[in-house]
Amino acid sequence: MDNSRGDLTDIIRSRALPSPSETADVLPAGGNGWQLLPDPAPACFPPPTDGGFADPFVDSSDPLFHELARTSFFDSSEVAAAAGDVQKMMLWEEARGPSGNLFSRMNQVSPGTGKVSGAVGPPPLLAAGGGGDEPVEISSPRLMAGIKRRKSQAKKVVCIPAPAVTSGKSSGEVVPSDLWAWRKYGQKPIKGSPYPRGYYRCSSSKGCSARKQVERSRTDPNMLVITYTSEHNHPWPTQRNALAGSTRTQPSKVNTSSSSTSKNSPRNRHKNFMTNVTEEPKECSSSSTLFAVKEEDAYGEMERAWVDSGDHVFDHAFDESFNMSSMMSESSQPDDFFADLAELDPDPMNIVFPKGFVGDKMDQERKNGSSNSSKNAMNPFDMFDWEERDAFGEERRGL
DNA sequence: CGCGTTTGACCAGCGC
DNA sequence: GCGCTGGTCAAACGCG
Repeated sequence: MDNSRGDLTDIIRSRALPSPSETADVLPAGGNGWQLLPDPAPACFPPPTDGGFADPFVDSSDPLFHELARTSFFDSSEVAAAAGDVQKMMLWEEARGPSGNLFSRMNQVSPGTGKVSGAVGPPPLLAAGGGGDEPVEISSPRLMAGIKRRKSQAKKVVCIPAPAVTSGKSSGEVVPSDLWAWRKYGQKPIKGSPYPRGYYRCSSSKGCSARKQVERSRTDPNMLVITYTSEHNHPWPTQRNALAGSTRTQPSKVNTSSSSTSKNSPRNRHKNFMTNVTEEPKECSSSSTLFAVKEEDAYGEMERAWVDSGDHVFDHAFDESFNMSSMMSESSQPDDFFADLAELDPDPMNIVFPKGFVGDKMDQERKNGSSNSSKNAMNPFDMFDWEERDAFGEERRGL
């Protein structure tokens, strides 16, 4: 990570590129809220070599972004509107500072020393992913409270087709599972939205500050708006550790869940996760299969990508902090890992990871050889892993 | 027993 | 300063 440390600061900085064509619809003129890179610029993301986690919120090398950028057709306000954040988007944009960086503010960096002076440390991920800095974890609830507020939170908003809502469900939320174990810690009705917002935090690792909010889009009930906040400070759950606390898929909530709960063990959730990528397709509840990713920090450094991939949808954020090299260095053997993929379990994830979810458009482009990005985009894992697609892309393509 | 969700209370950000 | 709102806490409870 050397100089850049691979932290969010550097990443965001590196991605602070204007995107004229993508910002005019919602953001003020000249705003850079949505960052669509003209080039993959892989140099921005050397894979972490120290077990750290590069920032998942931004990945300039992600081919998906470029593919999505090219295929972008949706007004970015849709994302915000779906999340009820239009105003917030504006605020973010306005709040962007020259050194705009969420965590620089969060960390209360002393102007003189550059050291973290406040009790609130940097997101563990950032610290852990840095080169040599002592990881600073947020452990105190009070400290957490200090950063929990609306402002100054990096977010990544993802719109995915919502799994079909079973009738009679009060919450109306079917939260797709992902690699991480999420524990719901709250639910709030959101003003202006008929749908409540669920609050989840990562339970894969104690002290992990990763959070996500899940709510149904008020503008399109078929869409789920998932807002990822903060980042994981640990490898994605493996069978060897932090396996407790996988988010249970409640039978009452997910009609697709079987009577078996073992499939929701973290290990099996991995299976589900991967299986959804590579195996049997499931119908998507949203005919439009609109996919959106928005990334942003507190200063409005936002990035987004939309894609109408025809029949296929992918949620880029399911692995928002997944670091493959970390995973591998930690324990998991890729062979074992992928061997697990052979198993197939019914899971709501299938809804958002249907077989061949990569868009027809991408597929066509790949056939035409017209896009390097689409080449990579064809690899579902590339989109899962913003950091390590290079390391695993080829292997996964072989699946 | 250890994990999960549910849910009301609490608290802080924000707009007025 | 006040009220609204959103985000989190934590007790209670369910589940395997």
